[in-house]
This record gives sequence, structure tokens and C-alpha cells, in this order.
Amino acid sequence: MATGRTHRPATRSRGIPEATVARLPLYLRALTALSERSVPTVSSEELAAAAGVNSAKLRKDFSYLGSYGTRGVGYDVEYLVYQISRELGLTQDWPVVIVGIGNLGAALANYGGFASRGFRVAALIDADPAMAGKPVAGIAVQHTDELEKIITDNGVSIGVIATPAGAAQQVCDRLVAAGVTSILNFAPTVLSVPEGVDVRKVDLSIELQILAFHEQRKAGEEASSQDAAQPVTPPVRPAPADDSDRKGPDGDVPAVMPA
Amino acid sequence: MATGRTHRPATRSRGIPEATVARLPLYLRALTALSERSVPTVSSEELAAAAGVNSAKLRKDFSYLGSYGTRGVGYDVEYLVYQISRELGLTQDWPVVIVGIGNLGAALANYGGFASRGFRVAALIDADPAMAGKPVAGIAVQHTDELEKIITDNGVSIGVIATPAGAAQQVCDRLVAAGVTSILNFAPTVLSVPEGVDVRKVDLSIELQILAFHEQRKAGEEASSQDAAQPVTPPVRPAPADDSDRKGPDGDVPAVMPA
DNA sequence: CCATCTTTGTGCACGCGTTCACAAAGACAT
DNA sequence: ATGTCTTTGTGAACGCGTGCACAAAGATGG
Repeated sequence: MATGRTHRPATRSRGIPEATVARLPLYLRALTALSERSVPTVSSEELAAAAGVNSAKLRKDFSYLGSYGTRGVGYDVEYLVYQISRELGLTQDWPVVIVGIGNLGAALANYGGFASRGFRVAALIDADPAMAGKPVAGIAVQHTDELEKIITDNGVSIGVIATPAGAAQQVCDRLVAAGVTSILNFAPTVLSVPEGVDVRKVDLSIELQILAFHEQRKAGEEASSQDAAQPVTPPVRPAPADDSDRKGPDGDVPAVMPA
Repeated sequence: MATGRTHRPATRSRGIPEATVARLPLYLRALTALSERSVPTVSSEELAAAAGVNSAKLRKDFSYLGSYGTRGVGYDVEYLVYQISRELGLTQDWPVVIVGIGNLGAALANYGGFASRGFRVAALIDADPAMAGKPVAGIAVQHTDELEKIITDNGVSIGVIATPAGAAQQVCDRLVAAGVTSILNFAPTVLSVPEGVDVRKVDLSIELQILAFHEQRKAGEEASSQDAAQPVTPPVRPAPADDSDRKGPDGDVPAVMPA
């Protein structure tokens, strides 16, 4: 999963819990696959397995949307696809701009998953003048100067930031000022935005770090990985402000385990 | 934030809550930035602001690691950087393989955030024979046939999947069979893995769909967006199994709103 | 029309995560 | 030393999310 949330504090949107909203796209994908195989109906058990969740959770999630199932039978696939799409707002067209056409930006522009879900790449924007006019994924890259005009002309409300970290906040400010109210941020920075603007963050490095944590834990289950050769410099515990005597050569106090 | 979780059920890893682990990389990044500016100490309030979280939450998070602060002063930046790095397992070197060198895979290979955090790209793997040998981000792409050998020779335990959805499960199975126990999945599929293997999922399209949901909600606050022209075909509510008479030409029952 | 079987929808309890609010700890000045 | 001021670390309360378990609803067969 992508990570940084920044979900709305506790504002259950129209009674639908955030956690449920986050799972609807999962269900939708599984349902779409069933639809393509012309499967007419599906039980909560089957669909839950396909989406990788608990069937009770799935049923509760759907109960927030309404009673769309038939007891003894299951859910009508086509009907449910439509209902979830409508709930997620995918029955309308969402123009999206991608700012920062580096490796990642180009990958995003080429990503097929967008177009298939009601999202349309309205423009690709980059600060490098050398990029301007160059076609990426069949769309000519435009210069940052055009940003405001592009946003307003196309009625864009969703922006994707794929710039280096240093430029992200500035780009964000301009997007918001121009009218964008939802931002998907790939830059490794915390963006500050005014009230009413949604930010979701995808951070590749954070995901890896979380994996590393669990990996270390698995590996260190038996081997007490602690006294292994430390590749990085272990800094000393800052002295208790009593400057009179510094800790002797024993240094590196092993910082007692929490529990 | 990247999305699909698949966190371990309820196995609080060594007493540190999952939610806390997920935030540690955030703190680490903020601390690293402070460190580069040679800031010696930082208060929970300041650091929390930099990381975009609540200060009480931050203090509680740190309390799971130990008592690393000094009352009346704050936290020693260098010391905390080291402690968090160690906790996350970033003081050791993690060889990583990336499978699927398309647009996204190439972007990941070029992403600087990996190397700077103890992650080392050990190999790039692709199924296309035409890719074999071609250098991406300074590393020669290798063919899928070599996958098992690469994993075992380099002692790789973390794999990144950036293949098309159709190939993901197969690649996953081979990675796991070869000894990988942590997987970061960018393919839009639910991966099934044996017990003991961690999977984290990053799904670009899901993030956008969640944004669209909130965006629709904002837009539809006053305008009852419901009776606007529907671009997609609204399927009829499946008839109550009474096959005797099908709904006449009136068809399209507008599917009563849930609430 | 009745009985049986399947599957949904949900009331309820439990546990995790968040937040408040404050006592304890240490810095710093006098 | 003593007192004041700052900031941490945490006990406790609360709310959200999850999962169990079951009653109700409808299909299906006789």
C-alpha cells in the first residue's frame, strides 16, 4: 500500500468510513475482472477471496452503500460494478495533470490504470524548457509557465506531483491557487495545504523501510542481531548536561530495551 | 500514501504497534533534514510539525522505542536518527531486486531514495530477452531465467514487483520459492503468499480513486450531481428472480439511494 | 404451500490507535 | 540549594475498525 495518509480527521464522508472507501477500489477491480469473464453473480465469500479481505468485512462495507445483494444468491456483478463506480465518482470524467515528467512522471503518464477508470491525463507539465513539446505517452509536455492556464481551461481538480522534493511545495501551492483541490504526492515531502484540500502521499522509500523493519525482525528472531558489526557510526547517548565528566571509553551505552 | 496494506494480523512486532512503525520513516526523514542543517536538538512539537503529525502521537511513538528525550530540552537529533535507523533495520545493507523493467521499474531503479537508506539495487530483472544486457540506471538488466540464481547468490530477501498484473503472481511465486520474504508489489493484483512472507502494495490507481471519491463529495455538496447526464450505462437492478414477467420498457429503475 | 438450504445484513464485543491532560524530570537562573 | 519553567513520558478515556455469530430473507425443491 502506498502510505502517508492525511485522511480527513474524523469526517466520515456521508456515513461511509474511510477504511471502507479505501477498499472500494479493491472490490471494484475484482468485480471488473469477474465482469470480463461474464460471471453473473458472486457471493461475498468468493468476492472477498478475490479481493484479499475477510468476507464479513466485505459485507459490512457493502452495507454502508445499501442493500445490493440477494440472500441465498449473492451480488449481481454488473449492478455492483455500477454502484461502486458511482459511489467513487468514476461515472464522470476526471481530468488530471501530472507535474514533473521525470522517470516517475513518465511512468505515470504511461500507466494504463488511469484511463480505464475515468481518469484522463489532461496535461503533462515540467519545469525543464528542454522537455517542452516533447511527446510522452502521446501527449506533448508543457512548460510550468502554462500551469495556471491549463488548470482553469480544463477544469482540473486533481493534480499529481512527481517532481523532486525541493519543488513539490511550490508546485503544490500553485496547483491549489489555480483551483486544484485534490493532490496525489509522490515527492518525499510533507505538503502543507489549506483546509478543504485533500492530499494523499505515495512514498516508495517508506514502504521499503517498513518491509525492512519486519525483515529485520524475522532475521533477528534467534540471532541477536544487536552485537553484529555495525556499518554506521553509533553516536553516543547525549550526556545529561552535566558537562563535568563525559562518559569514558565505554561510550555507546546500549540504550536499554524498552521492554 | 501508498495503499494496500496486508499488515500482519495483530502481531504487534516486539511491542511496537504497526501504526508507529509506519510513521518511523516519516520521523527519520524529518530528522535527517534537521541533521543536515546541523540542528542539535528538536522538541516533540517542532518535529511533529515537520513530520505532519500530532505531537502527542509522536511522543507516544517514541516512547515505544525507549526514553530517548530530555525533559525541558527535547530530542538529540543525531542520536534519534541513529536509534530510529537501527530500529527500522537501516543500519544494515539490504540488497533488493526489481522485477519488471518497464516505465515504472526504470523509475524505481533510478529513484535515489533507495540507496540513501541502506537499500541497494542488487539486480534488475525483466522477461523480455531484448532488454537483457541493456543498462538501466547504470545496471545491466538480466533475464528472468537468472532470477533464482540472483536471489540466492546475493542473499536477497526483499523483492519489488513492477510487472504487468498478469505476470505478478508467477513472479511472486518464484521470488518466494527462491527465498524472498518481503515483497513490494506495484502490480494491480492481490498476491497470495505463504505464511511468513510480507507483502505491501502500492496502487496508483486506487489512490486516485480515493481522491475522486472525496472530490465528488466536495463538488456534490450543493449540486445534487445525481441526475446529471450519466456517461456510463446504468444497469438495471437485477429482477427478484421472478422470471415470469421481465420489467417492461420502463426498464432502468433508478436504484433508490441508500440513504 | 411448506421445508430446507444458502447467503446476506447487522448487533455486539473486543482491540488497536488517537488524543487529552498531567505528573515527573530535568534545565536554568538566582 | 531552591524555585521556576520547559518539555517529556504516560495513564486513561474515547472512537473507529474488525470479526464473530446469528437472525432474517429469499431461493429452491418437493
